Amino acid sequence: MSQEEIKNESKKPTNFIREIIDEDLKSGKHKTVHTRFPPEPNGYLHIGHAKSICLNFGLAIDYNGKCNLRFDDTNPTKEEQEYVDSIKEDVRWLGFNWEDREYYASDYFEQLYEYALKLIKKGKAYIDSLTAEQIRETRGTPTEAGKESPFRDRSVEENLDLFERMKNGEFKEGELVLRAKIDMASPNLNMRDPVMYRILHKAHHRTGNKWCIYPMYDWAHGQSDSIERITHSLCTLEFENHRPLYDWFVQELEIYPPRQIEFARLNLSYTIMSKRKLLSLVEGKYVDGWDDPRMPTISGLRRRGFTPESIRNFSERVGMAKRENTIDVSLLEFSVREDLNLKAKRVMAVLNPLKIVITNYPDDQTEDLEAVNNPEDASMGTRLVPFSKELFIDKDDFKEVPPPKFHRLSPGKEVRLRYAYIIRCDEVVKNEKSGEVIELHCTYFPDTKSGTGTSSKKAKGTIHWVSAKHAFDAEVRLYDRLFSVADPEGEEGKDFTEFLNPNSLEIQRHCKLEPSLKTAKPIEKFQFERTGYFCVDTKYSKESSPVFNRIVTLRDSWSKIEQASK
RNA sequence: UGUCCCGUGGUGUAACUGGUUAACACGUCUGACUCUGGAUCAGAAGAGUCUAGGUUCGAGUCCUAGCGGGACAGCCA
Repeated sequence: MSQEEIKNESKKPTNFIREIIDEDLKSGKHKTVHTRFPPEPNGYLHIGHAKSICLNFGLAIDYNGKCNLRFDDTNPTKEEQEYVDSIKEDVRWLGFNWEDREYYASDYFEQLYEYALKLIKKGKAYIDSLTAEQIRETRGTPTEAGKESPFRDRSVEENLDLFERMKNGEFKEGELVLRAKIDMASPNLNMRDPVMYRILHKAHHRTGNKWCIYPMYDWAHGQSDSIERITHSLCTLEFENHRPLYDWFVQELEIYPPRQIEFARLNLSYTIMSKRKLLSLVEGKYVDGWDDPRMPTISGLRRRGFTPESIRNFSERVGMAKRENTIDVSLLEFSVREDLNLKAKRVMAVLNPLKIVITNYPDDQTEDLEAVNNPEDASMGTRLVPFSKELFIDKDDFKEVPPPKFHRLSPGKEVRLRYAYIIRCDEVVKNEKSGEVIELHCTYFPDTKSGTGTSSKKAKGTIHWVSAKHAFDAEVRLYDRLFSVADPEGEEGKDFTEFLNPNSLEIQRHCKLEPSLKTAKPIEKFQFERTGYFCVDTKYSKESSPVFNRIVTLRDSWSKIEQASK
């Protein structure tokens, strides 16, 4: 999909960020919009990042501006190339194009060093010999001022000398640090002489061993924005208190001033968004890796079967504001259903097979019945589905003792087989010992064949089926919410893993699928009629042996009726 | 108990920048239609905008005070 198509795919509601941009454009402060998506390559991206990606790239597209992809790689102890690669894949998959603007904060290490020299010369930065612990102790608390470091008034010459030797590797980690000289009594903790550089004798994934001093986030981010001439630097709420520092650096350096604007991060019910906790799910083997289909990671959603369009629409729908929020997962689910309803080919698949025999159907006969591929889109055509004497239907579609309003099969009752005939259940065959229903004997009404109009017979319900001898067995994985409570992090004193949903994955190994599915390829998506949307798994599928992931169920008003009657 | 930010139906976001009976989406509930209990269509319920004062002809929007929630004391981002 092109960027132009993304621009037109949905009406974008206004929000406070767009209003700021509109004003800036109107007042002439800016002629174009230039944003950036600045992930740290220390983990996989999740749906919360998708909100930010859609915001930044979406704004650039809508305003005919540009959006850079910038890796905030200032901490070599946590960052790896593997993450850079996965992030690029995810952004690209979401449909966005950064063209040749792939940048790294590490590209600016030299420039940042020059900037630091400038501040030292202005007397606005100094080398501190305090230990990390001493710095913490003298920082004060939110309610009490901090104390100035005894090294705060080193001469410019000494600072310059120390800083150069620091860069040259003459000191051990933690021995020295470069600090901005601002105000140890500031009510904003970020302004109490924040650290700009620390010593880290670590190889960096891009600059190797060239540097052993690395800039802190606050010292790198705004300057990187400025270098790239970012007009609007969008970040989440927790950086609000950093904005004065962001502005201070830009002002002292007398460089191009981008404007930082903060918005509320995305929270989703029934899941967690913290990178650290997501990592612990992976490491604790609670899930099958970062791309487990239950994970809120972009790679997980992709493997589950979500489409980029659905995630973009979702991101648009959650809105943009500054107040904390928790989006209901049902909105995400709605977004995929909406998209897949239009695109997914309909097929028949029986998850819990129950055999039925059509006693009055010829033994060796097979009929190829025409089935519609998508009632929403005639251009998707039709296909032929084989019908024969022995079929499978879903166990849920038969009840020996039907509850009220049950429109499916039960003894003596009639039901339509989708695209085929109306049948009546005559006999229930049970396992003598267990009493379990193992087979149904039915008769069919030959003149009720779909599409012929030769009978006025009506059936209350329509159920799906597959022909026993034509169907093939496949594994289907049914996913449910990862957590059984809406807010797994909300319980004081309890670990979020206590709320993991024990039924978040149900593997059904002997599902019966219609033959056309045999050749389904990874990532292909289908609607199993009356059941839900499914996607061929990329990890467990084999040639001619696809494994399916349930993306989401269909809306199911029967289950509501059923629940209500309990 | 310092600074900053935020309080609008169950959830989320809007409200022409001070102007009618607070809108939209998801969710919920009816009903219609249907060879998917899907989709679609029609409709309903649900907030008087955290509280109390004030300014004003008029306040969700402005002011004051309170209450509630969040962020900040990494040489993480």
